[in-house]
Amino acid sequence: MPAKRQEPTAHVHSPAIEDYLEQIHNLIEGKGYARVVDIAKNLGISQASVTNMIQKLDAEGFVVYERYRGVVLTDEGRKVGAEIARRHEVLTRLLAGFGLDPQTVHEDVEGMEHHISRQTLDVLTLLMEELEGNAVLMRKLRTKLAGLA
Amino acid sequence: MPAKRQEPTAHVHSPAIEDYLEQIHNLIEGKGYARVVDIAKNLGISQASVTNMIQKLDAEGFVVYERYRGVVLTDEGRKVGAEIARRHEVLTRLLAGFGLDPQTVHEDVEGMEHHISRQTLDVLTLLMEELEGNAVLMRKLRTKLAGLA
DNA sequence: CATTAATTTTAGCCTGGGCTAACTTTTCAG
DNA sequence: CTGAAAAGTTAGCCCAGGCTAAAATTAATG
Repeated sequence: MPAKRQEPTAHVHSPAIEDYLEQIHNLIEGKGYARVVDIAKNLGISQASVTNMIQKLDAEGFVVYERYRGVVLTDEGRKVGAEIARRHEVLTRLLAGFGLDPQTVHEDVEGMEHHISRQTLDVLTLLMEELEGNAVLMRKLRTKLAGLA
Repeated sequence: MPAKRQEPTAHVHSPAIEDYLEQIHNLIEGKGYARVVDIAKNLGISQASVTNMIQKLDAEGFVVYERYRGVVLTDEGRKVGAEIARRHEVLTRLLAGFGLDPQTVHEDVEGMEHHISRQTLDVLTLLMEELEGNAVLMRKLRTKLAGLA
């Protein structure tokens, strides 16, 4: 076995699962509970689809589900949801710092946040922090960016 | 109609389609032609799946396909393929510059390359160029990165 | 508290994009 | 030029994750 390149818990989830957990996490964070309606609204899909997925999330131990009652995150589910939310925030701050159109930032972040390893997240966090604390560099880059009209 | 936020040709394709076109593009670039076997090998999927998708790509005008003969890119197909290859290169150079494990870089890039708008690509290109030309900054960041062990 | 509205769930369906097995066509070595 | 190997194709299947319509449950209002 010549080196398997795999961390202890490499846990990779489908983008869909991550989207649900992120959203549930955000809802609970924000209003204390997560209803099917709201999850559906935020993800832009039907309520029926949400119910389906929630049942799968329960079966896979990310969530505790009880018919007609709300949904609660398990420790594992909370971990994943928070993780994605974190990636979301880093990406958003990094891109928004350049003054990109918010809609575009949002779309790109939505797409990219599912594909970022710990290592890459560290790099992007570093870049974000550097830029947020280095106005000179930021100005220089934004000027160049404006030149690419 | 209060502003639809949409470029003339916003053309968004499925990740699968983009993967195929990128791969076909690379193969043609590299060896002058793209065979089903090679596409399958590079994407890590079966030849049958490739044949299927190639027929769809033909139907959608990305490729010209003739049974048992190879496959050729249309102008549109070439445009998309080259575009993805470009995003691939920028992301790879940006991340590799930080000395990340090549396998990780590859995986992250594979995932992210389908979700990057023109604007975001410009930003990342800018960052890549800045870092490649600013050894002092690069060293500083890599040092910090190493500190996150 | 009864009825209407809102929410949730179930049932059944559909599409994208994989797969294997079996068959056909092309290529190539002898 | 022939027959085996390689490449390509077809047929039929599967699964994730959407959807709608209709049924069930819970909430809210007159």
